[in-house]
Amino acid sequence: MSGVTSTSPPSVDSPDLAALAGLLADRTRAAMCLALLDGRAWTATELARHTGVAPSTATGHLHRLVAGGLLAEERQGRHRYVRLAGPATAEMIESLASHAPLRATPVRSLRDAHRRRALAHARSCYDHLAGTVAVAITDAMTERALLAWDYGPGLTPAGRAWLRALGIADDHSGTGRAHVRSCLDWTERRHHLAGAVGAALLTHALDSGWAARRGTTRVIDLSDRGRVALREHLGLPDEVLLPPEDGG
Amino acid sequence: MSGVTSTSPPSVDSPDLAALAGLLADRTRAAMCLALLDGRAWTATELARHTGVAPSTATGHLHRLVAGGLLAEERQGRHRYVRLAGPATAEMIESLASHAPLRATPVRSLRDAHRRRALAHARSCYDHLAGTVAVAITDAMTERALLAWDYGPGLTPAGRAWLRALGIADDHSGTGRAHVRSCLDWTERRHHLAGAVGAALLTHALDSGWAARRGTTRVIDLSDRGRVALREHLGLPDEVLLPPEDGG
DNA sequence: CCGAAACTTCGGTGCGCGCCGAAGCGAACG
DNA sequence: CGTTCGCTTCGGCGCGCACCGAAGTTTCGG
Repeated sequence: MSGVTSTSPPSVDSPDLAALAGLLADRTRAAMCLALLDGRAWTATELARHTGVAPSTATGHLHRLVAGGLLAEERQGRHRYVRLAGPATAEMIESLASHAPLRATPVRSLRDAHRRRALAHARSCYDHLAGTVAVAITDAMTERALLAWDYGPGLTPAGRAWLRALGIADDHSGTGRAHVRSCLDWTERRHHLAGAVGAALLTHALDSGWAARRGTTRVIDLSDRGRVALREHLGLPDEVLLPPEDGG
Repeated sequence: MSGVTSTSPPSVDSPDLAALAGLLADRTRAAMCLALLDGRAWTATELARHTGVAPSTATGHLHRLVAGGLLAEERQGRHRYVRLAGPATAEMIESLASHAPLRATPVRSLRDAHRRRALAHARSCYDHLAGTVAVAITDAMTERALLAWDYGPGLTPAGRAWLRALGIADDHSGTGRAHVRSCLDWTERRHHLAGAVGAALLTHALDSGWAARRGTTRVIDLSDRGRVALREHLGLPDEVLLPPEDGG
């Protein structure tokens, strides 16, 4: 008796997989999390409108997601801003989404079509870059032996030097997350660079004026300077670098 | 080549996150998947008994899991064997489980306590080793510079040579999965070696008589030869190598 | 050839929960 | 200082689904 019960309780902690999956098992909550994958903070009303439910319904969902640790909230006046809890959460949702079946969703309007085309070209994927441009960057880095995939994705010594030359410090050892990770692109169905290095690359691109966020969306627009840099550094062709044509 | 075709029908495929999460959002189905993480094939009746539901209920769950692509089934006579669809599925479930909250589950019996202690010591985690021993192996390989974590987990050249010396071929380039992956241990809350290399290591241990499965469970028992090998090759101490004492 | 075992199908029951609208509350704005 | 806006709480409705037991089908064993 006393051998087991006295000091530590005889209960064993096992992962409550169903509880976590249950948070994402609802269409509305899943759409909220996918929207938040852009890495920005949304208000409750924005998410309600985006998912097409009443504000009261959105409130309930957000409460559950915050209580479950998937979302972090920040109150500012009468606004409730909500964002993903952190990179680990984003990577988990990405991983799940990349294994999920595809579902056809109708394009609602011409404006919608434009937005989707811009998103397919270049967008933020939580803290790194995704889309055609991101896949091209990843491919080019692999071709130039900056990235190696022989034993999982990893930077080569040349890759580390390349990043340093760009002014991107490779000191991410304190964050505890994988430095180089691959993220499956929904639009391209190809892998692109993620993890701490992917995040540092996007930060550098935004800071140095290579690219900019389009308003409050997750669309990333390349600047002329960014096109020059990507052409020089990685040899990306113009058909990748130029923005998508409307005429299509 | 031609990038995204712009003349295709105006519907866009987006990942149906909710559908996939819904498969794991039920306690019974989640318990089935966690049980199947041992990498073996279970019969429907075994899973029903393990999860404490009627056989008819288990049938329904297994149908949904197979239809959703998470499980693969194999019919043999009057038995329906079911197993995880593949390493990618196992890794997705592991990833999800490692982010899930912990839930206290009561220890039902003394036999249960023994089983849990053995599981915490060494067990199969789909196709690789988990538990105290697995974490110790991973730590020792890191200390001896066989594994490097500077830019995500990866084998060093010394690590590749070490594996070859053991007779483990490092030619896994055709499988398309990450060779070195880290898997968060539920019992240890520490990372251990997974991926193709982790799988090859467990296979080698079983083939060369270092360890053996205990009956039809996922418990792994080290042999004397295995203890000697791990002590010599990696310097693991006896308190890690020896089986857990009952009188703990 | 008969019984047992593994699995399946089929109704029926009950709980969980996603949804909404109405009403309340605090913050911001004129 | 009153109105508007963003968010919340509450009550109620209805669908979905997890569960079971009973009965049917196939397979294996004696």
